[in-house]
This record gives sequence, C-alpha cells and structure tokens, in this order.
Amino acid sequence: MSNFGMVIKQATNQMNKHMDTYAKQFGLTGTQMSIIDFVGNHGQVLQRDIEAEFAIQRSTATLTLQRMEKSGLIKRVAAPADARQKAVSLTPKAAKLKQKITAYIQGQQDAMTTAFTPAEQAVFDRMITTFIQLNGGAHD
Amino acid sequence: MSNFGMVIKQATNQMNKHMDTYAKQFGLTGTQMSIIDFVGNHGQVLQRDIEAEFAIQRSTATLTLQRMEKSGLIKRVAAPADARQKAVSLTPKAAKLKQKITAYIQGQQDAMTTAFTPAEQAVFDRMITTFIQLNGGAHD
DNA sequence: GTCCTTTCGTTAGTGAGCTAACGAAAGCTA
DNA sequence: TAGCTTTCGTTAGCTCACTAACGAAAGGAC
Repeated sequence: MSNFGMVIKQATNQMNKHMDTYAKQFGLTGTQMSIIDFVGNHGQVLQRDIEAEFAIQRSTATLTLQRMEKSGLIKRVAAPADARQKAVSLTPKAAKLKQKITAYIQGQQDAMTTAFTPAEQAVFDRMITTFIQLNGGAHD
Repeated sequence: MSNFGMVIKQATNQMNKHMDTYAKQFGLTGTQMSIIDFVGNHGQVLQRDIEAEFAIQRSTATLTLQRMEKSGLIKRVAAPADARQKAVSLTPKAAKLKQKITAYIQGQQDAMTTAFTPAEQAVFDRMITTFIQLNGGAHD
C-alpha cells in the first residue's frame, strides 16, 4: 500500500462500503443516497446535470437512474423544452428519506472539516486537484 | 462536486480511466498492471498477499486473478506448504511488460512527490488515513 | 484419532464505472 | 426547406468492487 494512487483507491472503496452499509437500512445503495441528496436539493434536475455533478459518463447515469426508477425512487419525464432531455425528480418515497440521507452526508463532511484546519484542507484540495489533472482530468 | 467523498471518488475514477487507457496498448486493464507490478517485484506471492496489498475482498481477488490466468498473464498453483493457498507467479508474457508498467507507475508517483513538499505529503497522508478510518477502515 | 473451528478460495448475484456503437431530437447552414 | 452536425440518451459488453453462502484443507482440543 505504497503509492498515492493505491491509497486513494482504498479510500474510495472503504467509503463505498461504509455508505452502502448505511444505505442498506433504507434499501438503497450509497450512490443512490448521493443522487437523492442532489436531486432533493434542487427539486428538479436534468439527467445531464447529474452526469456533470458526479463526473460520470452518460451510460453510467442511464443505468443507475433506470435502477432507481424501477425501485420507485425517482421519476423521469421528457423535458418540455427539449424532448431529448430527461427531467428527474424524487418520488414521495425517496423524499421521505432525504433528511436522514442529507444528515449522514453532512455528518461525514463535518467530521473531516472539524478534524483539520482550513489550511490543511487547502493543501488536500490542491493535491487532489493536481492528482486528477495528472490523470487527464478537467483543467479548471 | 462539493464534499471530500465526492472528490476522492472522482479522483479514483479518473485514475482508473487513465490507467486503463495506458494499459490498453498491452491488452491489459489498470488493475492488471498493478498486480503484475506487485507480483513481479516479489517473484512469487500468495493470493492472500494480493488481497492484503490491495485491500480487496477474497472474491474480488479470485475473479481478477482468474481473468489474468485465462489471458495468460499469471500462473496459479497450489502452495506446497498448504494446499488451501494458491501461489501466484508471472508468465513470461507478463514479465516482458513488467519494466514498462513499473516505469508508468513510478512516473505517476514521482509526478506527485515532486509537485509537493514532504510536509504537504504528510498532511495529505494524515487526512486520507483519517478519512479511511472515519469510514470504518483499519485502525493502524 | 475424531470432531470443531479457522483459514483459503470459489461461486452466484448485484452495483457502478467504463468504451463503443447507435437512434432520435434539435440546431445550423446553405 | 433539406441536409449536415451536435447533443442527449440508450444498449451491449466488459472490469472490478461488494456480500453471502459454500467446500476443502489445516490446526487444535479432547
């Protein structure tokens, strides 16, 4: 477990496990929790907004949202302004879980922000941004 | 793309893409490159050593190594000392790629270590370790 | 020596990421 | 208006994570 890449990958795997474990009580996955939080915070979003927010490919969004639709968490309808786009919104079933989900996500975030100074967080931010760019990521 | 978790996840996805793209010229995946590097550095390892090194589950190791065996990259034989264990070693085909793979991995690592001071790297290390522990990871 | 527990690996099933190829709608250009 | 090009989403097929349940080998206790 020597290099940056491996450690970051391990962090992601561990986080996925933790989120999935918590999400299981709602019959959800970790990713589904994140999407419910995002959609719930915006009321109504386009599928392409979800792709952009989570930096995932179109096909990934399609499959994940199809699963969520099938389990009655979201609705997807053609956007009135542009029939190519899909407008995504929460069902009451998902809306009911939103508060607990947001609290979980915020709690994880708070645990990090209280454990480290703003200066440390800035270092982390610069390093992870550099890492992403080194791996061909966005140049902003 | 606001919180720690999402940024770390994005970093992992981006790295996976970059590694997969590079690995493609050899007909490999990024994960397979990492395993070839590790096995090549140790000559012969047990399957359980790979699980430990990469912090993955047994079943994940089984499937990945099965694929690598099928594509002629590794050999797996029952360990003489303990018939339950599998001893993993590189085939000549994989050994031939080892040097370029190691150079790629080392290059990525060097790019990070030269871009940041040891103090900065120490901050990063503490933060990522804290993050892993927060998500139920190992307590060392 | 016989049973019980632990360890190691496999199988089955699911989720989430990717690329590549494709269809349909919108937009642009002439 | 007719025909390209771009954009958005879907499908198919792959890899790599995970959990859960299982079999086989080794080790220990008696």
